[in-house]
Amino acid sequence: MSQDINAVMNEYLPLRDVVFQTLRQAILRGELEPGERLMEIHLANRLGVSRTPIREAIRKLELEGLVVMIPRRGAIVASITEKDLKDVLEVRRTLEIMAGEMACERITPELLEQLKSAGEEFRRLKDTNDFTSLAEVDVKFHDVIYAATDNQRLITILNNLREQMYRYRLEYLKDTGSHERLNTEHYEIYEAIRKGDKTSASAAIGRHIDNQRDAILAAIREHEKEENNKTDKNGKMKPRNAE
Amino acid sequence: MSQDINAVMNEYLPLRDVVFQTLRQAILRGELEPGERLMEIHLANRLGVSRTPIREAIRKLELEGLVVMIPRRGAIVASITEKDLKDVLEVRRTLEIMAGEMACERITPELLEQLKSAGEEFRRLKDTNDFTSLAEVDVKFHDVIYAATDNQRLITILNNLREQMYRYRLEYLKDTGSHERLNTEHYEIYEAIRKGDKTSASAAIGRHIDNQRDAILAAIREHEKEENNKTDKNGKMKPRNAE
DNA sequence: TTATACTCTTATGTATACAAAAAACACAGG
DNA sequence: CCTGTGTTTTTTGTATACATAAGAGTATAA
Repeated sequence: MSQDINAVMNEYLPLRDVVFQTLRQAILRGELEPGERLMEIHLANRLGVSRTPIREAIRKLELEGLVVMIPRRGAIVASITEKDLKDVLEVRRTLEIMAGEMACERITPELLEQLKSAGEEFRRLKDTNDFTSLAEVDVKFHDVIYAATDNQRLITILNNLREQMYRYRLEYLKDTGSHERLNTEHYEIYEAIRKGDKTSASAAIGRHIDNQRDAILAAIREHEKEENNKTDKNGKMKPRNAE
Repeated sequence: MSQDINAVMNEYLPLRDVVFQTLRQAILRGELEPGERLMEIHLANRLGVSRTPIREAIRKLELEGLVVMIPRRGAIVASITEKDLKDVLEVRRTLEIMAGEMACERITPELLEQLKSAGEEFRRLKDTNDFTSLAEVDVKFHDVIYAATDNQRLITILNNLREQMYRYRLEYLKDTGSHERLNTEHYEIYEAIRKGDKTSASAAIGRHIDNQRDAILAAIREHEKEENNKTDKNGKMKPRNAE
């Protein structure tokens, strides 16, 4: 019942956190594009708050690497280079495998059931055009594995690494040709974890991430090709400002 | 020469960053103890700035997990439970091994030389009582391995994980009995990386971290025993406030 | 036309002000 | 002595003010 009190109290969220989550989502979804300036007054007017919570939110985005600060010029949305993405995926591959192996040992029957459901849900959705739901259920599938590790630090890091690629997630899921393969990989991963077979789990997850990497790198290259069309004859980017 | 201009320009550091680094060091070194409140006005007076940079620094510490926010109560230095430390060390073990294996493939001659130097420096210091220098050179040794990975994301994460244990670093290095073993382990790691022998590197680093884990967990238990002596008869902690 | 100096505007960095929540305190009543 | 209640104090959360740096624009001179 002290839980109930807590639940009531937790309804309060500081404005800075609302702003943080709002900006964060906007960046990860690509609504704010790399290179775009985050101007405090504009954001403050847009969100109906003062500069203070905006600035505090930007400090968090800064630490997370989603924006970079230019001294006395403010924050701009961080660009992700192909090298950055490769680095992220390299680390993520290792940690996803680690999570899978830990899940083999530690997963509970409930979580195993959820893993199965997520896999089946993906299979049902894979031939539709509902890419958003498909992405969500894919996230769910991996979330279950993370949860099974019972290691909060690992979960936090993996979530962060995964979010670095949200901008490209929908892009590469639109390549419907890969859905069948994703589905197969999910099944392999599920089976390996169910049996507690760390070797198979490790191999299946490794393949899964490798495929994802290739798809994402293809998507980012496509994206960059488009971007280049927006550059002027001197090869300089057109300035893009926040509204 | 545009470098020179940059060097001059980089002399400027926003107050918020100075405050951030100051508070961060104070927490990691244990000068601010877990549970201690960070009161904005006091800190502002102490550091001779206004609340604004203090608050922005706290936002970063919050995201880093070094402080936890209590709504409308402010920030307190985060406590690390034994479970937290185990989680951190579990992830760190995996990533340190990953870094070591990558170093086997990618290390440059210069970095290999630095690795050797760091190892020798450690050997020279291991029988002195200069624990601070010993800790520094131990950090240096691992930094070289990180640098050899050529993966900035991995480096950032590893640094962060390592820093989570700075509070206990000096504690466990005071256990002089372990110095000889640490020295041996460094040598094994160096040799494995020099030969490009991923299997040996992986094994040596794994042992290294395992030993470190045991030492740190022993230190934290010792620490907690002391802490319990500070609790009153009701088992409640004595409040500790920032000056 | 191009370069340069000067102004003017805009946005950041820091300090301060103000409202409201929480804690500390004091006091009356059992 | 304890307990509950009203009051004061402290501290946070948010808004605003002010100084200054960076950039944009403008006019002038070569």
